[in-house]
Amino acid sequence: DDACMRKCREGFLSRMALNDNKAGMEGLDRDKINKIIMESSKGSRFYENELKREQQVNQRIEKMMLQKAQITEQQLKKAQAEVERMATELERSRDLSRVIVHVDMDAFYAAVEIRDCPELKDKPMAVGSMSMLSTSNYHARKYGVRAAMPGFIAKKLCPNLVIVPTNFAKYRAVSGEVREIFAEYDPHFQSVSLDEAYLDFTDHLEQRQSWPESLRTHRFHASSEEQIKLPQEAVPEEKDLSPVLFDDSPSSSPCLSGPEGVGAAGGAFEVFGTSVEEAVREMRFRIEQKTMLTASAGIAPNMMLAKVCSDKNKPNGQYRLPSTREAVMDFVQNLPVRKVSGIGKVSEKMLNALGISSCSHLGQQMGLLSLLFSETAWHHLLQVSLGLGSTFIPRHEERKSMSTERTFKELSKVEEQLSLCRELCEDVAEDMKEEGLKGKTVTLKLKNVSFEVKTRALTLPYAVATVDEIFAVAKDLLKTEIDNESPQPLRLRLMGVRISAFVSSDDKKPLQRSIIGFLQPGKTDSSGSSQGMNQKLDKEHLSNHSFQTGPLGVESSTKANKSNLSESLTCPVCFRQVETTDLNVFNRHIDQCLSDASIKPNQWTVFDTESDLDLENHQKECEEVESNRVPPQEDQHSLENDSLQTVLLINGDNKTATSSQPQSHNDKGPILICPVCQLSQDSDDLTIFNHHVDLCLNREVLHELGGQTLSPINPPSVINSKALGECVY
DNA sequence: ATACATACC
DNA sequence: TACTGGTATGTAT
Repeated sequence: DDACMRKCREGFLSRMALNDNKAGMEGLDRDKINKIIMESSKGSRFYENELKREQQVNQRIEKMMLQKAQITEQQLKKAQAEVERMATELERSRDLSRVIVHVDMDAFYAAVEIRDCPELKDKPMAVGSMSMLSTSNYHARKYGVRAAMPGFIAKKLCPNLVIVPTNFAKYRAVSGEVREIFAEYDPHFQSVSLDEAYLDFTDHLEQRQSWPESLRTHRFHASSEEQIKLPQEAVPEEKDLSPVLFDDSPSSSPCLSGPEGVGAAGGAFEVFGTSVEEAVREMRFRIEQKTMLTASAGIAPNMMLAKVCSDKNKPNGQYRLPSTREAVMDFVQNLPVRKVSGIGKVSEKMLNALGISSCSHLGQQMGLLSLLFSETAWHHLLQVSLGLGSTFIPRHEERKSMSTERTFKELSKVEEQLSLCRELCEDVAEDMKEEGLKGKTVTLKLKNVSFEVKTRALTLPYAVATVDEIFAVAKDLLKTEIDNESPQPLRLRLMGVRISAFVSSDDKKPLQRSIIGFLQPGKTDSSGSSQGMNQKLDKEHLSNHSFQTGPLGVESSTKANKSNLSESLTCPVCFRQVETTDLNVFNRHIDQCLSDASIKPNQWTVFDTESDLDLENHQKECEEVESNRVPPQEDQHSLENDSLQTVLLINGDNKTATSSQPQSHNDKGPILICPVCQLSQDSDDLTIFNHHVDLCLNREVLHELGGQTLSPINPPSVINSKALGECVY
């Protein structure tokens, strides 16, 4: 209610007002800060546009209130009943068995910069530019300086603020180190951004119960192996490794002087317990030892709650929400709706207008909400009100779009606009090439000097990827806009080009045959609808399980880092060197190999196949992807032939059963060969086979960890992270 | 399919 | 002087 009053006072300026929904921003002099923000903004084009958008939101709210006024008791009752039915249903499927952890690095970019420049330690600082800040340290937050605030306003709030330019390459590198640790607790962890991830600790905890202390003991000083390399190579001595980032940070108390706290090697160590909290504390400890940066974590039975929990004891803290219905419901009652991921400024305002500020209100008003909000929206709200969220962490899906945009000083000349447009297209085309993508939809984004944003899109009947193809479309879209406005010029402050509707991922899917499809030639094709149950065994599964973020990621990513000089990775499917350091490129290559292998295992043993388009595509795409890989020493065909054959092979029926032509198969049925250990398996039960493959993969990890190798084939090196390059707010 | 809005970091 | 950039998704037409 306090929040409500405040919001009311700020009235229609809520867009401009300080957003203190962040850790380290409690108990500030909001009025004073807001006054400064307003003074800095008022009258600007930006401000005027924000006012306009504020009005739009207000109108939306008015409309909603009108709708609300027309709702009858009857309708409400009915809606209420409907909601309750659904709630009961959801309640029945509540799953409290998983242990989900959300980890979030504290003031990540800022912390990295402070680490590498200790003079900044006690100063208010932020990372970004005079135009925009990415993040700020906690000193700066006391002044109201926060992410997504322009630097020049931040400077007014805090004249001593030091602004450090962003250095993404560095953050990416640090992020990679942190992710190596994540992978040891959950190889399938999902990164949200460079500084944030969701982990499922359930399996780790089960293992951990039987772990000896030695596996739960961690040294205070990073071993020389893991020693992080500072840019200035200044490796700090003995203690005080971590700079004091936060005056109020509850330090993770070392057992430096404990009886058994000092090992023979001279480094202090700490033994962690087997509980969740100990495991998470251990993970955070290791992150800090390795990177000299602190992280916070939330532990809860689902992703939605874990995310909220990680914020609770930030910085350098953790919070566990017990896995009981009661604890969850209690927790949710007092939770402000704005804390929930997915409920932003606008949704908050609309809910506030209905008298809803906490999740308890949400629960009370669900009947009403179901009548005022879209189905997806109220379903989400209902789940939130019940403290429900995803209990399984989905794999990061393939990208759906790729774009680039740039802000600049007013650009009004048609010539310049066109050449800028071309530049953007060049950038996008380059990125598209790197990932071997082609897309059918090109979108042009324009923002004029009044901050009004326009997007114009065109979908082609075919996919494009080159500069010329993209520019041909973007240019037309731009010209149309120019013509529409003439004789006035377009006065632009931003232009962007996006490409979407990719075919390399979208179009391939329907063509994809599940592994079952070729392991049991005839079956899939003849029945035509054996999909559902088989999905789990297809390429997705294989790549997800073993190569993408699989168990191999732990050690191999370290390896890849160390052998960084060579700048090449080995594809686990075709075993060729992929000359790239871009993990997206590499993953793409693997996906390509996997899908080709699973679609057409036979083609590689049959050279004279007529319409072998997929093989051609495969080679073409591989070449595009590996644009600068080492020249193959062998003939490509035979190389590919051999390697793929060893990975995926059906015994007995090499020529038949292509995807489009179901053919006879052996009476005995196929013999399955494990792609890891290369041994044929007796059982033709795919569940058993799959299990065997999993075991093999795990075995491989263990061997790797022990510095050994098993089969004649060297275990593939795979780095397990995608999606680099986000910002931190 | 297109345009715009919201949300996340 | 100066208010981002990249991606996904929801909503409306």
